[in-house]
Amino acid sequence: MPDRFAQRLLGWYDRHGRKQLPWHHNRNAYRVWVSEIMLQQTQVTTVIPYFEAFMERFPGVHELASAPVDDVLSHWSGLGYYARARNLQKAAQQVVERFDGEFPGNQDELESLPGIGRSTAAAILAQAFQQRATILDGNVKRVLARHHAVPGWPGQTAVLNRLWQHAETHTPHQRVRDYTQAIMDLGAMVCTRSRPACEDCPVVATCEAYARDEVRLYPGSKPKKQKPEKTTWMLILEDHEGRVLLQRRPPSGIWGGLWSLPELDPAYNLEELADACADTFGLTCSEAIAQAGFRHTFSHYHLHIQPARLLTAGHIGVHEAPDHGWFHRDEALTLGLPAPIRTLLTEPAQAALI
DNA sequence: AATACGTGGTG
DNA sequence: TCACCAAGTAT
Repeated sequence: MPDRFAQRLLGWYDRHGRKQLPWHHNRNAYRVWVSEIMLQQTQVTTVIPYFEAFMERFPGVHELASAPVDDVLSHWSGLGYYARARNLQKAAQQVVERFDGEFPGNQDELESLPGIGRSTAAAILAQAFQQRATILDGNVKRVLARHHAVPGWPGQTAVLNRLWQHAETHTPHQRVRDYTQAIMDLGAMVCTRSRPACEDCPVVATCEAYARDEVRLYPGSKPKKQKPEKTTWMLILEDHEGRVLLQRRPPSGIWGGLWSLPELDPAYNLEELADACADTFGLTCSEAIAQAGFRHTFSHYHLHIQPARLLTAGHIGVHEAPDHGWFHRDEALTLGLPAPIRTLLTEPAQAALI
């Protein structure tokens, strides 16, 4: 018995599917790959302007492989999950070195590239190579968890495995590229997280959750945990020319590889900051002035960012360290900066009482 | 297996 | 205001 699921879905896709997204034009493995990486945990409307600018600057894998890493990160600035950008360039370099500049057309070799996992490799195979391959992204997880009434949170391995099983069963041998786009579109446009439009669904007739009137129960929700609260001083160190000291962050961890304002331990009080700067950076600083702080929420914790402004002579330590630099504001904004730091450098300073 | 990794939209 | 979550991967 043939799987009608795919056929019904394809019929719906022909009428209602999205076919005009930027990465649908001039489709090749490179453009598909970049779009898939950008779209990881990131919404389509957010990605579109980034994708356009990225393609303008890095039209092909060779341009990306040979670019300065700062250039790549600056084009990622504001997108988040910056390991994606670092891995993107590493993968580009590997494609040039290991595969002579051509993306491999098989699952294992694609997955051997940094940043490409099971689902992304399958998406590239289906979209760029028109090979039968099975994806499982957030949209597909939601559609299948409902369609087969799979209980539990998809973050659990057992639940994930069941969803992969269903996904592979439905994947057709014909029109895989369209099918892959179709099931994502269904999740994005019809089988949405809240208020799904079941009356418009092409596969509602076989939807187990709908039959039980339990669509809202799927997929199971993530167990909620308390997010820890952290605090940090963010230093706005400015020399007499109005240049600001920035520091490159370590390659791993939060905002890895990006430029940021220097941080200091929150245990220092405001009066101690100038001396602490002298000890830490070898800078002579005048009195620290606190600016209005704010709370930034990450996936796993809240960070109270407390900015302080200090005037300095503009030297640092015995010599210029490679991971430090003085930048004019305009210059700084062309670097790869985390979104909250960009805000701090852009918005007019506000004094604050501590 | 569970957690870290960003940001902006949504209710 | 705030938890939840979106075209997941790496460790």
